[in-house]
Amino acid sequence: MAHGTNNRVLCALDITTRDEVTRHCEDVTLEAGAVLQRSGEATHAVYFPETAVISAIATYSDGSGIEMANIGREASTAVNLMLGQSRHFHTDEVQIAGAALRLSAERFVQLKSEHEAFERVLFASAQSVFYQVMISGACNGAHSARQRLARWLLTMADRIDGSEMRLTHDFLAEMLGVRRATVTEAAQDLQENGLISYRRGRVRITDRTGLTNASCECYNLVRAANRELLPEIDRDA
Amino acid sequence: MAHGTNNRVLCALDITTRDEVTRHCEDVTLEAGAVLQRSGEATHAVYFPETAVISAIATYSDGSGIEMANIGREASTAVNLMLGQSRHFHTDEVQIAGAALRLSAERFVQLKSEHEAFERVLFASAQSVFYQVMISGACNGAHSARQRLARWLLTMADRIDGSEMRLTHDFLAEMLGVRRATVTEAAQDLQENGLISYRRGRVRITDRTGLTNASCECYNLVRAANRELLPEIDRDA
DNA sequence: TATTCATGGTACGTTATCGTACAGATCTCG
DNA sequence: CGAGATCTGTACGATAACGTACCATGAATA
Repeated sequence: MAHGTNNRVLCALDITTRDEVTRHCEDVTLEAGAVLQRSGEATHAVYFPETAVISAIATYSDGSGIEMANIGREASTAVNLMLGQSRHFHTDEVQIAGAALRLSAERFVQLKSEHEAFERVLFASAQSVFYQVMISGACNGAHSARQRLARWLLTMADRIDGSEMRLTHDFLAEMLGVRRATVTEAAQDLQENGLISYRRGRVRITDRTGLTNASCECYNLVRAANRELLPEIDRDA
Repeated sequence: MAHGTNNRVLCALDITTRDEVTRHCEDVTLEAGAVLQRSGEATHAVYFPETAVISAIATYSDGSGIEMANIGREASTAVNLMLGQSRHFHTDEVQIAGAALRLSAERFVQLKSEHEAFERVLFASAQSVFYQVMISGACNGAHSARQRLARWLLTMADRIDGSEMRLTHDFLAEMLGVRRATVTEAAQDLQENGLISYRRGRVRITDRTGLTNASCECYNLVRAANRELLPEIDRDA
């Protein structure tokens, strides 16, 4: 939360650069479900989520899509721009409403070329997202709905201050790409084992260690890579 | 094949830059199964496959892994280096033996900073691989073994000159992350419909259009993105 | 030519997840 | 407080893929 932002990418910057960058950012509130960037469109802006969460979605031509990365305060949406591409190849959609900082693509490119420290941190953030996409893809094919649910809840909890999350089974089913009933069954199982507790639209993690064991390794791998790539002085835990 | 290389990334360069780059490359023959880069290791070199095919593998801590990208003559292994990371976060393993050009990481970074055209093309190649990883991950979760087999065969055929590929069901099962028997069943189905024909270790595509219809959209999406990102003058088809 | 082994065909029961549907529970808002 | 909407629990059969195992066959080689 230091120096006006909660975004971990910006927090990884020295104070001078951070101030210079945030000076050009706009505070925005993102509504759940809003599409920030459509696949194929020119990239308008880069988002640094603070409390919002954005999905990077692989999009098919019939408009359907599958979430491949989940971008919260530990990352940013700048992947294609960091690869020198001015167009999006995927869709960015707001998954959890909340605050974010927005930087126009133009300004972004300019700041990146002016501040080597900014560029370095952005590359690290992009690598972190790349790794997440890679692991999530493998996870999709290899792990059970139960494991993936556990993983998803842990990841999300890292971005929330309280321990309770407002999530319906329906929403989780959408995120995991499974049936709603499958989520209900997996969630029941986790609850019976005392790892989570939930009621109508709210989920609380009651045994973090147990839930980590119930999840696949993917949670820890992605988290560890992110922390290594974007170290921070004042990071909790 | 122009100017001494068959690699599409290098072919996308103007002749002057291409000559300058290939001058520093070493011709190597890659053996099937060889591990070029292990996850966590410093990146030693970048490979530009000519006839070889390299898998980018998401690696778990028990040593197991899942193929997430498939790098042939249309791409290169430089993703992490393009993101400013000197360490690999995944494993690169030779999937199909063959020729490739190798450039040491050191030399690579140097050439990249000296030749803006080289850098631009490498970014495009990295974006192409990123997109492939993203789509493959979605594909993993969403599409049937039959569709994914069709996709895999089409992708591979694009890198081969003849129409016959030397592949066993066992190998394909490994690539797709399914049972060998599942491949046999899917392959039989494709053969019965006249889309492929195979015998003991050899597969031939007999109806490319039909096979494309039997595959998921992922094949075309990845191919189209690659072609857009790395346009070429003397590209066939 | 005879032998060996890699490869592919097939079969069995098992499992996870699917699609769909409906009823009961709980929240919200008028 | 009551009505309506939104969630969750549960059920059914269907399906795709699983693990495993065994046999047949084609190809290489001794």
